[in-house]
Amino acid sequence: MLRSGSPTDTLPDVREHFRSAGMRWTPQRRLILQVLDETDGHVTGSELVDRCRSIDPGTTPSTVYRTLRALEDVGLVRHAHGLDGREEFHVRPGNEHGHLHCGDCGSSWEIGPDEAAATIEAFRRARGFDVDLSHLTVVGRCRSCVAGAAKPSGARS
Amino acid sequence: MLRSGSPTDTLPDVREHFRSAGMRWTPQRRLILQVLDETDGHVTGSELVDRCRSIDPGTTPSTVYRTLRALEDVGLVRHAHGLDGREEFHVRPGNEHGHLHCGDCGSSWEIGPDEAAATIEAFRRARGFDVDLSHLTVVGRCRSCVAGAAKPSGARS
DNA sequence: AACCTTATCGCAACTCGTTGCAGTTGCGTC
DNA sequence: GACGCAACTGCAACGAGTTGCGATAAGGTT
Repeated sequence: MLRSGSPTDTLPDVREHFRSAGMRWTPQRRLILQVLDETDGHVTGSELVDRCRSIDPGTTPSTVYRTLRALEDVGLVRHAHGLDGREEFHVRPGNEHGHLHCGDCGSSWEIGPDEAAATIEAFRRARGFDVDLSHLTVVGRCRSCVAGAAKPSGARS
Repeated sequence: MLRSGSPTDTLPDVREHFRSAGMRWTPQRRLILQVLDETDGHVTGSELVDRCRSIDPGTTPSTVYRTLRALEDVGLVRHAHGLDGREEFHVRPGNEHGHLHCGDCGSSWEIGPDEAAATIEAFRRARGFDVDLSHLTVVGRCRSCVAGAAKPSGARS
């Protein structure tokens, strides 16, 4: 979600955001922004391409991917990596969080700032390293899979 | 490195390992194992394909990737994800470690068990979640990039 | 040594993304 | 309102990785 109000409220703002960054406001970008705005949670590049195509069949993958890059540079979008390492995009003004994936059952959870505190702090102290929480993906086995000993089923990490 | 002694020492062991898992010992796998054995650190799938091809030009990508899967199932190989999310394979009996990547300058470091302790412990306690250290990739900004304020150059995360 | 089961191989086709390049067009300026 | 620069688009070709399928060949049996 880009909005804090309604799409028609915020889009002009975004446009300004773009212009002041020396970027241009094009129909294609407008469409992509609109689709992102209607999206909850995360989207993969290809999902975004599909959704855009369902509105404008002329949508090109290269344009979508390049736009995502641009949006990320401007700070309107961020990406993390799913279980398979594929990029998953989410729109900024959502609360910053990381992801916890169970490599066995495939479930996933959000990691809030609170929960990540220990991790962030550890790296900051030891190395002066500033961990990017929204980019953090932790993989392992969840409680129930650990309990269930054998691997329940075939989710790939 | 698969070896603890020389390749010719350990390969027969691996073969047994395979057979007892109902897997077959083929020339292609033998080649892949050999190349892995001669490799230090990490390899990407495509790098492995290239190296195998330089020995046997007939090497097929699908075979290599499928073999990597098989090796991972058996536990002889593990993978983590690089800055771009691409899989990077490393051979097991190396010390288990995660990876720390600076999204700005692109440098990366290993995260030892000691350094990861706080993180692992936090998730274990809070969720009974068993973090897979060798699969852990932490991204952010390193000390010098944080100090240097502006983004030095264009490494992509 | 011939035989049989089935794991593995190689191919071809496909998905997800990226990139170089030439043509287009947003948009600030005159 | 026309002009011009450079950002952006779309195409086409490519790189990485996956998958379905028929053909091949390990390796245990007889």
